[in-house]
Formats: sequence, C-alpha cells, structure tokens
Amino acid sequence: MVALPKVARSDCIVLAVIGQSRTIGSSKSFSRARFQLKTIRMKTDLAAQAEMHIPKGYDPRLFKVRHSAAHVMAQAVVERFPGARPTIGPPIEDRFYYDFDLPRPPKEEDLAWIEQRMKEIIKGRHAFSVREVSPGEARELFKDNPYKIELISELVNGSGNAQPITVYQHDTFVDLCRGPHVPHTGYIKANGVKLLATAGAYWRGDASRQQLTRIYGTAWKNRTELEAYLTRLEEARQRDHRSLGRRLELFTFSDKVGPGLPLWLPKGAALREALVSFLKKEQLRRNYQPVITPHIGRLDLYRTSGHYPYYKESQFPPMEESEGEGYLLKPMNCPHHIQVYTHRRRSYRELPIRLAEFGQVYRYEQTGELGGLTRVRGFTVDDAHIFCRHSQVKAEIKDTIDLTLKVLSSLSFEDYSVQLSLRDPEDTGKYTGRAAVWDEAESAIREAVQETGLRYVEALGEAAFYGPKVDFMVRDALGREWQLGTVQLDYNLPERFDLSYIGPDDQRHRPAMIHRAPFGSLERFVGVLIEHCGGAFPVWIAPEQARVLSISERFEGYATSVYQQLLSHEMRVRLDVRSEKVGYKIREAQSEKIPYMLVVGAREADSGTVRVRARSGQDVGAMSVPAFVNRIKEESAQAR
RNA sequence: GCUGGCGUAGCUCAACGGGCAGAGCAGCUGAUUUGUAAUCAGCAGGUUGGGGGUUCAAGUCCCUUCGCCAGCUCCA
Repeated sequence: MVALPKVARSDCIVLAVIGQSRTIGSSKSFSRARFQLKTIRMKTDLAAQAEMHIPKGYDPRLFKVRHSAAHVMAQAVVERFPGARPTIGPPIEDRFYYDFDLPRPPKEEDLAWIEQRMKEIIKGRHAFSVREVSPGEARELFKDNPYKIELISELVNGSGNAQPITVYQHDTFVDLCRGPHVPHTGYIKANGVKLLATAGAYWRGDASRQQLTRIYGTAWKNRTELEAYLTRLEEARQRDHRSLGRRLELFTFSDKVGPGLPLWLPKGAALREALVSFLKKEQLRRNYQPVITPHIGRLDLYRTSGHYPYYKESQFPPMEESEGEGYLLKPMNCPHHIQVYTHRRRSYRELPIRLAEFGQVYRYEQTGELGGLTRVRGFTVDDAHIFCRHSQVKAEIKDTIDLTLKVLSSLSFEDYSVQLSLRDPEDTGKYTGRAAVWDEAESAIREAVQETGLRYVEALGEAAFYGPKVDFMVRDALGREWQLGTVQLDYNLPERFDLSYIGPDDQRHRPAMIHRAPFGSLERFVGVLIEHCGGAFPVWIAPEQARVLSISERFEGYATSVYQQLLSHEMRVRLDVRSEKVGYKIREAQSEKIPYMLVVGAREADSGTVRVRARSGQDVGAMSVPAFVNRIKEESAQAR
C-alpha cells in the first residue's frame, strides 16, 4: 500500500498534481494546503517513493521548467496589470498555473501580450537566484501582498517549528518560493511555451474566500513537444464522450427536459442493457436478491437516514404536503432497502442479505458541475446493500471488491486507482455516529483492502458521512479522474434505523451494512467507457453488433433472411439494403464503429454464407450464419 | 453556486468594422444495381437559444434569461 507520508515541509516538495477536484488530506495548513488539484507530497528522494502514483510522462526537469515558467508568467502579468498580486503558482502534470488577484479579468489580448512578454523574458536568460530571508525581511518584501503575508505567517508559525523562508528572483521579479528552479530563464524554451486558459480559483481552495484569476500555461522542451502535447489534447477532445455520444446516437439532452437529465437513445439503451444484464448475472451467482423500490419516499425517512439534513442543498426541493411533511425524490437507495430489510424479523441464519436494485436517484448538482454523463442530476446506481453480522464484514467487502474488479477487467479498464476514503480527523462534525464505531469500521475496511493485496492510497476527509469507503477511480479523455465503483462500510445507518437481527443467543444484535456499486453510476460509467474505447465497444456490449450489407438490391431477399436468422439468435443487428455501393455502406458502418459487417452478394447467396469484415478492416472470410453466431458468442464469453 | 468563455440548419462550421443568413455532411426525391472507407442530379432545410433595448438597419452592439464549455467550490 502507499500511504501519504506526513512530512515536514522542509523535506518535501510538491511532486505531482494529478487530475483535479479531489484532495488528499484535509488539513488547511500550508504544508497540506487544499490547492485546487490533488497534491501528493513526498520526500525529495524520488527513488524511495517510486511506487507513488506518478503521472505518466512525469519528468523532473520539465517540472522545474514549468515551475520557472510560472514565475516568468507572473512577472509578465505584474507588468501588464500593475495592481496584480501574485499568490501561488505551481507546476502540475503537463502544465503550470499561477493564481493572481487582478484589478480586472484578463482579455484575450492581455494573454497574447503576456505570452509575448514571457518569450522576451525567457530570451533574456535571467538567472534564478535564491536566498533565505528573515520573517521580518519577507514581510517587508511582500508588504503589499496580503496573500504572501498570510503564507509567511504560516511558515513562521506553522506546525510548531519555524521553516526557513526562501525567495527566488529572476530579472525584476521576486517571489516567495521554496523552489527548485532552473539556473536561468533560458532553460525555458520560448517556442515551447504557451498560455492555455484562464479560470477562477478560490484563495486556498476555500469558497468563502477571495476568488482569484488563474492562468494556465504549458511549457515543453521545444516546439515539437509543445505541438505534440496540443495534438494530444485535440485527440482527447475527439474521444470526448459528449461528441461520441451524439455522433453514435447513444444519448442526448434536451433543454425541455432539463440540464443533467440524460435521455438514452435506443443505441445507448442497448449498451446499458448489455452492461446491466452482465452485472445481474454476476450478482445472481453471488447470491444477491433483486428488489424494486419507488422513486420517492417520505421526508421523514431521509431525516432518519440523515441524507435530508446532510445534503439538503443538493437535492431537488421536496414535494411538501404541509410544512415539513411530504416526499423527496430519492437521492439514495439505501433507506428504501433498509425498509425491505425491516419488513420482518431477521435471523442470524439468513445473513448476509444482499439486496440489489438498479435504482434511479436524483440529486440537484450545482449548475457548474454538470457535464455530459459524468455529472448528472438523474442517474442509475447499480446499488446493493448487504446486511451482515460484524464477523462477516471482511469477507463481504472482499467479495464486493472482487466483483468491482471483475467489472473493470471485463471492460479492460487497467489504469484505475484505488482509494481508501477515511474520515477527516480535523473535522469530525461532518460525520454521523460515535468515534469508536468509526474506528472499528475504518480498521475493518482497511484490513479487508489489505488482504486483497490491492495497491491503494488513503485519503483523509473523503469518507461518506456514515462510513469509510473504497473508491475506484478512472480517468476520462481529458485526464480528469472520476469515481466509478465504490464499496462503503456503514455501521451508522443500522444504528439510525435501529436495525437488528436475532442471534444464536436469542438476543437482538445490530447488523453491519455494506453499500456497494461496481459501476457506480451507470451514466458516468458509460461516459467514461465511451472514452476508454473511443466508441469502439467490444462486441458483447456494442449497440449494433453486426450489419448485413447487400451488394445490390438483387440480394435483398438473401440479406433479409440472414438478418432474420441473426435476430432469432438475439443478436443486435441491422440490415442495409439501400441502393448504394458496398464501399459507401462499409464507410458508414465503419464510422459508426460497428464490430462486424456482413457483406452478401451472389457468391454468398449461392453458398449460404456471409462475408465477414471486422471493424479493424480485416477480412475475416466467408462463413455460414451459424458459424458467425458462434464466433460472436465465443468472443463475447471470452471478453468477460 | 463562483470566475471567464461560447450559443448560426440534425451535425461540423462560414458571414470584413452593424448593411439581402451561406457551405459541406446528414435528410428527402429521382437516376444508378453497385464486391470491402464517400455514384450522380435535384429538392428541402433558419424567428441566428429566448425576451428586451440601441439603430434607418442587429447573427454582429447593450441588458436580461436559459443552455453549453473550461476551471474553482461541492460530490451521499
């Protein structure tokens, strides 16, 4: 396992900032500040920590170059905006940024000017010099910049021992900074630098504080590498599930229905169905019991569970019948499943009880959060709740992790990370239940994960309000990391709902509860899956598995009979007997990423075969229809 | 929710500084009867996201609203 070392600031550097939107650790002190990106810190001995999740293509030299480029950008920004106050500006994966308090938002021409000015500064080959300064001198240097003053104060008072304060200077620009930097600005290459975007960012990642202007840029060894990077970005955009989803007619959104409420088109629905039936079979084998529950429930139910008070702001407003009484669109399935559990007395003999449902839930996500299928307001959780004895917890968790891994491997997700999400030790108010119960839950789930042998990181402050969890994270086309599968251990909801079972001692006992969802949200999973395979789905989930293409209208009869045979084998297949050339039909099928094209003409009609062309362009040859059906069945079985 | 940007035909995108809204693909009709990534011709397609304003004149400028995008914050 990889723990995040808690090290003193003096012997650590910001190594890597990966993805965005999630934070490891919860402390708001400078050494573990909640910058906007996930920050992993480590000792300067890189080799010793080689197992750390280091972004692909990480290059310590470029890291320094980007850090220095951020300083150069800051100089240019200050020249352009005399009132500007620089705050922090670290390198991140592939890029760098710097946050400023600016007198006005920058326009495009400002950015062009800044970029141009950066190139001049770079060509000036100004040396980076470092020196240690006293707190008093530091305060004097940055007396006009309250942000730097705040940082200095924390360096002085931070975590007991005073830290040395260093400032770096190149040309006219002096910055509070721990380094390291390149020897002089010439090490940054003028033709490898480009400004990318601006964005708002809160000071110290705190929404209650000043909002700053962030400028993103990137820096590479030369123009070729810069252009390669920009090409990569462009290719990623091509793979974006939002454009593929539209082009392949998988899903759509309608203003008339509402933002974040996806409409699944027939092909997208077929894809989902394939995923769902796959998981249903797996769950049957593992003795899960499907249940079906309604989309709404009384407000009181969610008061008891805690979801209503905890997440009031991010729920659709309740349907109130009278003051405080009424119904809520369910934001979670667990309270309903708990009612299934409690519909009668439970004996220890029937535990574990595993209740599964593909339950649709609704959450009023903030407008700025919505995007494609990865963050929506109405979605389907492949939810199950396992009610078991405490002694069964570990085995159950291991089984749910096993199932989650099965799901990921069946869809060839190999590049995922595992996160054990624990309480925030400094903000216990966010959680329900007693500390002792949490301690037990956290150590139980940690032991279970450790026994699976998975590599994982622990993330403080990422637990659910009712318990710790194991999250499986996968990156999207743009490198953003998303939580898909999740396994959550919960000792608190059984408490809140006063759940019990009768033990062998004829006494009432409290069961433990495990919430788990291997896909997580079907919507998000499909979104990430589309990007993962670029829309070229494996045949067992492909919305259209094969298309029958006739050479000319003369073979419409034969083509139709082939098509009907395939239909009778429950294949997802379509027929194209238009009066077009085969080349045209193939091109169309190819761009729709259909796994197999079955060409039929005179030869095939005579011999009762189909000519099989794979999506790869490969000519698979002629075969009978039953042979083709077998081939697909075998390929599908093998894939999962 | 916040900061910034963007909304033109089903899709991708044009329309100099305010001066008659256009193209390709898709669609429809017809011709063609095709052997592994685009056959030809014709037709149709729009209240330039909605509302308001400035102007002789608004896709273009201003206000407002809805939506989308990037980032921040949040994420049961």
